[in-house]
Amino acid sequence: MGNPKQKWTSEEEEALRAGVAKHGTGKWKDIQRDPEFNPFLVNRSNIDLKDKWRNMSCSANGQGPREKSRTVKAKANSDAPATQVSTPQTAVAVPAVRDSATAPNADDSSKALPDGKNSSMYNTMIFEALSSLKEPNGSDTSAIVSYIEQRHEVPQNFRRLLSTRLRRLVAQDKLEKVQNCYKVKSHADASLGTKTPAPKPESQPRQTQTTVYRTSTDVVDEAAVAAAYKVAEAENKSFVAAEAVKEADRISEMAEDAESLLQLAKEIFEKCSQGERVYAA
DNA sequence: AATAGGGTTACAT
DNA sequence: ATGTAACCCTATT
Repeated sequence: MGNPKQKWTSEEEEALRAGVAKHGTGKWKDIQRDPEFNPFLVNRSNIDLKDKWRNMSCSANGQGPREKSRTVKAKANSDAPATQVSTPQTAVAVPAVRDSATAPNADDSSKALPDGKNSSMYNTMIFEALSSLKEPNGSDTSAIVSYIEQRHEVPQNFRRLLSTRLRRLVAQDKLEKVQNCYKVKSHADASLGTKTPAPKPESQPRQTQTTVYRTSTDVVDEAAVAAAYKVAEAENKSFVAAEAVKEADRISEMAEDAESLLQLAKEIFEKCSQGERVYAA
């Protein structure tokens, strides 16, 4: 019963780093067995190594001196930011047994996050996603992730982040999980007396299931949820609007180009009609 | 048998 | 109550 969590020591981390540098990522068993690192990693299994490496390298991946660490660009304030529908993610996490620095986190600019209030806007994003893709049966994690990825810059471990986020929202009764899908929980109260089936099929074969009964408290979330819904809708609208604006800009730019082109043509024509010779620049 | 990845629990803020 | 690290479970090869 003694597994109160064993935090990794610097020794172990170093060993892991060195091990990956020598063997490459994915050779967890080899690293663990290597007599050079084994002494430090006796208490760790190969999957422990894998997990640890995942944690260490989730935020930034050294690979190249270039690639500035891309942290979250959370601009919770202004709507319609420079929505660059770029797809920079998946920055090639290729193991590539390069002898060069395969270090996970040379990134020291940690704790940057210039965002003052970078608390949780993930919730908002989730609600936005859920209400926008109006899946009656709910949406699964992948759907939600990809929806959000299209509209916001997300950290690399976003999927992992999001899944815990979703799970928490469910625990807070703000979301409902049917199978693998999540949907906004509507407090069925305004309707009839027939008891709500009280969807609690959650018979987790898990161990120590702390009592999850919420006998009281939450009575008002309805408004909050409704608000979130509205916000989500509004955000979606503004997103669409922003797209439209961008398109308009593009068009007018093209128009400008066409205009100047026309102007040029006129000039050339005039010169030509005056007998001048015109050479293409 | 190992690995990769999703999911879950414990801990610290 | 939220982000994160350690841990667990499972599909895939």
